[in-house]
Amino acid sequence: MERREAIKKLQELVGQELHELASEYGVTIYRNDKVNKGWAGHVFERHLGLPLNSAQCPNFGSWELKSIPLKFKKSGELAFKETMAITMIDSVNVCQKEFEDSHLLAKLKKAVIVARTVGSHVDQPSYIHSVTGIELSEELYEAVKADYNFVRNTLLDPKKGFNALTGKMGFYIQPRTKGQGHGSTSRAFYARPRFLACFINLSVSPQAG
DNA sequence: CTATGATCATCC
DNA sequence: GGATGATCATAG
Repeated sequence: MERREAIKKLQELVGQELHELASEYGVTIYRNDKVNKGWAGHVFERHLGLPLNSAQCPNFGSWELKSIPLKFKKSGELAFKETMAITMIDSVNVCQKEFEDSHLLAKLKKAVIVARTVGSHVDQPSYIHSVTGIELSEELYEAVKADYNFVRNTLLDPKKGFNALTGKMGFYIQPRTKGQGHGSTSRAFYARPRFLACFINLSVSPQAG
């Protein structure tokens, strides 16, 4: 399936309620009393008829699927609720590869982002807001590259290294813990709301109309 | 257990 | 409200 084809398919979902889609595709939202935090993404993958897997390489060949939650501020405006996980940070890999060969850039260039509105709780209905692809402008490219190199330099620094990475780093892209249980041993690249705002127009809301 | 999916809980 | 670290489901 081509990226453009996938975007088209996903855009058919705009305005639909995610919980309904989840039950339709048999995606787990609740397991006992716990929430499956990746359910939203699974729903979209199911919609495209894709299998769930955890490979770091793009599942769909030429592109990557991502989803991001949006929330309504008191003013009624829409805002990003969370940062978006991009890809795992492999210390060795990052140290060896320049930005242009990195997983980070590869993922960003192939990403297809599904924005969806959420309430104050998981039980609140969630509607698909929009579907969009990432297009890095020169400015953005340089900015992201700077963040990547910042992480890279930290890893290369004998006095710092992998454990020195924290979510405080990075302007557009931040390194952050991501793993099971306390004391996560792994880190991943996350896109800050600031970065996402460059691609997603929050002033356009299907609901507010 | 680790990697990927993305959100929850908590601190400021 | 925004940012940072922790957490849960699924697949191998």
